[in-house]
Amino acid sequence: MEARKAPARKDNVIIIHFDYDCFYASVFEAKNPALRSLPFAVQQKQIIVTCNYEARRRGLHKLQLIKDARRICPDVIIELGEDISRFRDASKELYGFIKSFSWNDKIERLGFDEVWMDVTDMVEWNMSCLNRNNLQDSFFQISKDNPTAGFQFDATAIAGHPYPKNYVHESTAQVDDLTLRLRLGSHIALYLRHQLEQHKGYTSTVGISTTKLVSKLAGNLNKPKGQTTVMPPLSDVDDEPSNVTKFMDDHEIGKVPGIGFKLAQKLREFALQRPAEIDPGLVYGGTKERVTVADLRTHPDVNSEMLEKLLSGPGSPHGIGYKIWCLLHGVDDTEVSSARAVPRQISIEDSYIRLDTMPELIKELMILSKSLLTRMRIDLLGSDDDFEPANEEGEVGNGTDLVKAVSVVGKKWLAHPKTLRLTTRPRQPLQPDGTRVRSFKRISHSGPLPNFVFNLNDTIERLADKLVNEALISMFRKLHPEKAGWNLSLVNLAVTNMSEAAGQSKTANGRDISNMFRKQEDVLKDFRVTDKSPFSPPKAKISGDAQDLSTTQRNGNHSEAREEDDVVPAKKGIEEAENVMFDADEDGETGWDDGDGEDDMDECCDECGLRMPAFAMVAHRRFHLQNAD
DNA sequence: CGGGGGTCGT
DNA sequence: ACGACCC
Repeated sequence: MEARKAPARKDNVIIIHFDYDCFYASVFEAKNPALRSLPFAVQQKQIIVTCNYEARRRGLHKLQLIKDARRICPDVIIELGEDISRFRDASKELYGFIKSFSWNDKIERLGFDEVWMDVTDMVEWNMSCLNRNNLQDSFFQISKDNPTAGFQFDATAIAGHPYPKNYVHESTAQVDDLTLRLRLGSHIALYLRHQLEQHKGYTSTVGISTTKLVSKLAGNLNKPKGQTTVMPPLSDVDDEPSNVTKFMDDHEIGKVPGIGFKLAQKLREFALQRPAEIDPGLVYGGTKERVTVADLRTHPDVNSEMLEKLLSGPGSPHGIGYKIWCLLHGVDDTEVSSARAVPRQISIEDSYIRLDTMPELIKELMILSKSLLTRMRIDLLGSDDDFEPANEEGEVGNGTDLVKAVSVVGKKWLAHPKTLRLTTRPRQPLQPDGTRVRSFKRISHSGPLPNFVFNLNDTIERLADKLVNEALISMFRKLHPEKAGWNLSLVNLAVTNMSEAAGQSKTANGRDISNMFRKQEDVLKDFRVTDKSPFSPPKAKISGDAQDLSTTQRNGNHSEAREEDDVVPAKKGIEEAENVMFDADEDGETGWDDGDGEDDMDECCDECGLRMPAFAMVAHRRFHLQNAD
């Protein structure tokens, strides 16, 4: 009985999860906005890896075969996306942009298109500045030391969508702090989404919650260009399931982050009392059996210890049962990790239809080596006095031998990888009956990374040649001792085991404080509030629908987003969702202004002498009062 | 043959 | 070195 109790929640942090909408397609669209209104898809090998929402409206979807896509939508415009350097660059740029708003540098990337940001400190600061008697006329400070930077918002309401959909916000008077902190989280999320779209041209879908787990899943409720906040109660009370429990309950077990294919199959098998049907990998939305979180969470035999027995085996982590039990309840204590200055690993790979001779292999190893060495110079080289990695262009077309130069002057290595790894995926030999067993197993061999790769005076071409001949060929022979008979479907080259350069900490945190401030100032100076008009409270759109109450930030003109926002979802099963973001006020007033005008500093603080607009002074005075001791 | 990446744990 | 997980 004890073991069946829901694990305790902490809920003391506020986390925003960003997911850029159809990211690869958006990277092309950012460069060429005309694509936005056309059906557009990105191709890798024989499949569409992602497509924009116009293409989806016409029946296309991710991971679709090119020939199917062309049959369904002959008009579709397709670009090749096998060279992922542009996506990597865009991902880093957006990550850096979001990071420039963070106070604590707790900001973590997952893949290229997802980012978690822990905004606990910004939210706490602004909580202390609220006037509880007039929550509607609130001001959110986005900079600790500049009280004028920020935006006005209505702290009696949520920005975007709440979960549950029918959530009704509490009366102004006795709202609890957790609810208030989540509201503030929703408003800073909306603001950051707006900045991303205005300044970088990317729309995003966002979830706001107290854990990485729930914030990530919450975003899925309002896609694309939407945001969802999971509202209290977050903890179960007696037998009354919390909103988090209800939210998690609806998920298919394999959709829970942390429960992958293997664990999901084991859990399904237990719930169904028979082996779970095998998923025919390529079929989209296949007939996979639906076992939900609720099925397991409410199952009388399921508890932490039982899950440990069910799921543990050779190679499984300790405490897997407890961890899964927590996930079923939406409990996840993992922190948003601090920004790292350098990655833990850099790898480059390509796949092949056929690669079975030494000359061909050497040619491919040369191409991969040049790519890898170029990536090392891009990602691991920093200016002597600079905070960020150099990050200059330096492209290696995977299929060509062209290598543009990475500027190397005045740069030094931020980290020295110590290990070189060569991975291959052997293709299974033909069976007697002429068929082939598909295998995705990889084998790898590691060795010390020769020091000459750090020599900046040598060309990439020459270093790659030395790397292939002095290290990789002998490593390959250890992987494949046979003279012939091998055939590779994939080759991957990696450097790992980064050891920090002297005097550098591994995280960006605190590496160069003065530089950090400079960076934040650079970003903020573009966004200062310059609204000269006396503050007037924003008006929520009038409607019987509770969701409409959520649009409570006053936004500037935003014609592009507006056009798209006005599109009401088609009845078909397209994933377009209603979007409540960025409704312009009917009177056209702007809540913030990204313009270049001088700030209108019409008041001066008696305490500290800072000048700022009158509306910001209200919160600022309260700040001094709070910190009076 | 479903791309080209990443992280962590044993 | 490899397998699990994530996109």
